[in-house]
Amino acid sequence: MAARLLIVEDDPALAELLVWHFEAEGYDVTQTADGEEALLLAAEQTPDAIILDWMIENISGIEVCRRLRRASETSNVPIIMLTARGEEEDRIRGLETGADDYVTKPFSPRELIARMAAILRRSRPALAGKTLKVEDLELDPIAHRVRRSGQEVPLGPTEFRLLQHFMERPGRVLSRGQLVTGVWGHDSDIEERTVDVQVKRLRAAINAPGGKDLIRTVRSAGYSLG
Amino acid sequence: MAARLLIVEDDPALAELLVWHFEAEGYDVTQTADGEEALLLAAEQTPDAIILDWMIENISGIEVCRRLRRASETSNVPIIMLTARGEEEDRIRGLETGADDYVTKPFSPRELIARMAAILRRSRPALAGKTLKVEDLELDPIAHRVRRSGQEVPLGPTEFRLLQHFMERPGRVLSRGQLVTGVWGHDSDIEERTVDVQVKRLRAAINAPGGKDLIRTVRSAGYSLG
DNA sequence: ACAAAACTGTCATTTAAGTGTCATAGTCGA
DNA sequence: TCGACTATGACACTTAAATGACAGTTTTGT
Repeated sequence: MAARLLIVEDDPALAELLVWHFEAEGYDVTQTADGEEALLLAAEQTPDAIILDWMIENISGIEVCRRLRRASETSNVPIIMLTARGEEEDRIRGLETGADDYVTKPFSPRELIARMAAILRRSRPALAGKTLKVEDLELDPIAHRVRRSGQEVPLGPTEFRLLQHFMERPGRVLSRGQLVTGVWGHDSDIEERTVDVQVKRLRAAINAPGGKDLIRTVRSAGYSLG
Repeated sequence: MAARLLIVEDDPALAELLVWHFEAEGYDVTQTADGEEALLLAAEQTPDAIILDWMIENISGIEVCRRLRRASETSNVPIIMLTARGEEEDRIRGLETGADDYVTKPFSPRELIARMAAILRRSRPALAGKTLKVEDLELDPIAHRVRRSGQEVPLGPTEFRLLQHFMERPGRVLSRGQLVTGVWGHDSDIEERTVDVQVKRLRAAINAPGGKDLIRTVRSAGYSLG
């Protein structure tokens, strides 16, 4: 499962360079030069990270950043800002607007790639192959295995994706709608009640009968893990 | 609940500067000059983030970083590396070793603080100032949890919304009419007396029996919190 | 390619939790 | 003290979630 990346850059040469490098790293890359289009694409695909040039057509990068943060679908997507300016004031403004990192031109693709890896490691550890842990539950995304207090737990594909989704956001309450789009995909026309059923199956799988339930039901809001 | 920070820095002047700044920002700071000690402190306190100088006594910063990542207690704690060298090669090595971010000396405290905020926003949303607090009452809208002096309080959906409404406007007197439209919605045709009942239920939930009542009744005006 | 096994989504039903209203008792302030 | 306002307990009613069954799909092993 490759990480999806949205690159918003209007210099064609630089854009091509970035696309080339990130595709070579195994990312699934989408690119646009236009700010408005970037917002649409981001809302539609919810990429795993966004690279955003400060100065782009139509809207300023910082405005795009602000709007990405405001939209609920994209409010948690990490953003790396790209800029020609090196002034500290701008760097701080970028970070305060909600960018996660900031790279100053000229930069080497290797550095940008390293920063991207660092950011993804933090926001989507599973994509970086890191084992996710919540209390005595462990999920190894590479081996595709789950253990509860050391004991292996067999899960079906949907259960696994659902659990991974929860474990990437421990403690957070996720609504049925969020779970449907996050686990089944944006375009899925799944009944929301189906989430209940999968949660029940996941519970049955990961909880020892009579033991502590790691999934919390939050009435009229959704579910959360841990 | 302030975020706990471990600063590993052996230049006394710089260390003092950092401690001062981060404490002023409200962080709970521990500092050490020694790499081995840093590992012990980290394992013992599991801070919410670590600032780590590249060149420190005993072990190199990069080795400390590697070991922090290997230990299960600290493998998920975000690390910001601090370095005098500006060479790209080192920056990349730092990031690849598992640092989450990288700041080159000389840097301004403001920038470091902004980066720290960006990192915490992602790893610990609750610590990035998103939780609402009034006296010893805390409400975390993301996790959908409420605690009174550290002790979790179970609330029903309406009670939760009502409390959130109060906590977003601490100290302010809200009329029953305002509460109805704010909590139940503009188009709701709820009896105003119903507010009394929900306030009673909320009180019963958040106040220890016999303890201090955080909700004040303002006769012929409404209610206020705190 | 085929059959068995595993997995999914949906629905009807059961169970649980939460909510609004009202009648009544209690409280506060002029 | 009186009258207006608020607190409280009971209760019927809604709403939400858990569950069990089942038919249709997909996957797997042979």
